[in-house]
Amino acid sequence: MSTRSAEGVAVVHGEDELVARTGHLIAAATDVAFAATTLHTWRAARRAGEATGVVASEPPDGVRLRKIYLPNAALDPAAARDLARFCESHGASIRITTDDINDTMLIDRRIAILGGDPRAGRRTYSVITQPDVVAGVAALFDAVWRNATDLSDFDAQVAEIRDIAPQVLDLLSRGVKDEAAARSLGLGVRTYRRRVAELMSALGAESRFQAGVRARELGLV
Amino acid sequence: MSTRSAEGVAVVHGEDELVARTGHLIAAATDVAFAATTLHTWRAARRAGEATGVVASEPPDGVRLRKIYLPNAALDPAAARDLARFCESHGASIRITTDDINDTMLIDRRIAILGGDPRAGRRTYSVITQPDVVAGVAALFDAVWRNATDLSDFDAQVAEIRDIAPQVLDLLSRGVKDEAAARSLGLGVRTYRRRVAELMSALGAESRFQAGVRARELGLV
DNA sequence: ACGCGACTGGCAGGTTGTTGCCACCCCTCC
DNA sequence: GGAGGGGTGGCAACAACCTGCCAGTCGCGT
Repeated sequence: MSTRSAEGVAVVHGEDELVARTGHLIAAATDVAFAATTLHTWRAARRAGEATGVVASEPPDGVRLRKIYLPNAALDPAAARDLARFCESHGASIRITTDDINDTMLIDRRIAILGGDPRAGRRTYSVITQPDVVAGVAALFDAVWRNATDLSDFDAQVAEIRDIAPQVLDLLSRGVKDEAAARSLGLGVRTYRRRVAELMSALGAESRFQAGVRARELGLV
Repeated sequence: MSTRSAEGVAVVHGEDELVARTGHLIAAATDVAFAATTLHTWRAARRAGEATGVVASEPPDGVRLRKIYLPNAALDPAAARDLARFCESHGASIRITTDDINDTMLIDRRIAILGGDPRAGRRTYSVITQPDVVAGVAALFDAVWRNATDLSDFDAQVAEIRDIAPQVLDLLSRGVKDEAAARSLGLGVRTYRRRVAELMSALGAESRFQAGVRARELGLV
């Protein structure tokens, strides 16, 4: 057994151990909140839980479920559709943030689980039960939640951008002039400029500088 | 004792324990590399080491010392000067990256230390000795290192930007037209446009869209 | 066939942005 | 005092961008 509890913080190694320690808590929870840096972040843990039967494959009704993702998690149309479907079928709330977040899970606001570096072999998770620390993590989560964009709003915004050739974004971010950019796409300038105007509108930008900032912020370039 | 070694990964809690476990290794190391998300990241650990006398307050001569920081660590002029001084007095190499990094320390490429979430109370550190994992972390570090900008180059670039009123960046990122922006700064349009042109040059941008991307990338807006 | 809607691309008028020129002002130094 | 350097701001020429207009093309439906 490679976990050790000290001062309200337990560190576990890998998803199996995480489930062994927290699976029953998650299964019985009425309020679960996740912040995930990628779509896959908590997938391994969920699979481990389902395999053992500790965690149901479908969350029970009546559980308040919130998830925060980074923009790049929802930029792919298929992923965005999956997320939207999950919202509908489970009454979950999903928001997208451009703030910096770490992989975090909050269970009933009494237990916080923080994911370690996913690149360092088997992942460590810190399971925090110390009330002050949990409260601090929860407060941070709430702050990010409040500032985040609802998935449907984000998706409406990005759906428009997605339909406009990503090549336009690439050319713009390289500082290519409109005429040269149009030529390189085999378009007329008028059409290229139409695309740029649509993109600006979708980004809610009044100027090209502002559009550049927004595009980078959203992880589009 | 709250550490436990398993499969070449040991997790320690707090800087005192980190020093107890690794201080002597760091003191004897000939090649130390850090990646730090903030200027303070490894400060607590160094202080703990100095307090116990395990780690010298000045790194011994002949140690290869490399540090990678995020742009926001070097945007403050005073901080940048401190970093430059450290380079000179210790023969250290410092680079700035816009890539995503985690707090990482590499000791003689045999031991990797990864910092956990700094917001979760006492910080956990994963001390990795398992060779494959260390090699993986080292490879990631090297990739980021190669792609990073030398501190002096970065500083030269940003020094220029720093001297140009940050208000210009703010106005640009809000999409304000030149004439209105100039008026709001109490400048003539010609002068405002000089500032913008200088900024564009400092950012190495050919267009305003590109400049917006770059500015965001550097954490300037 | 015809009508309609959607889209393209050239053209042109207007706006915004880029930059050189030059008069003017201020400060420092001899 | 004059010379020189640095900076500002108005003006203007030019380039780049924004967008309406309209002719033409294509696809679809009746």
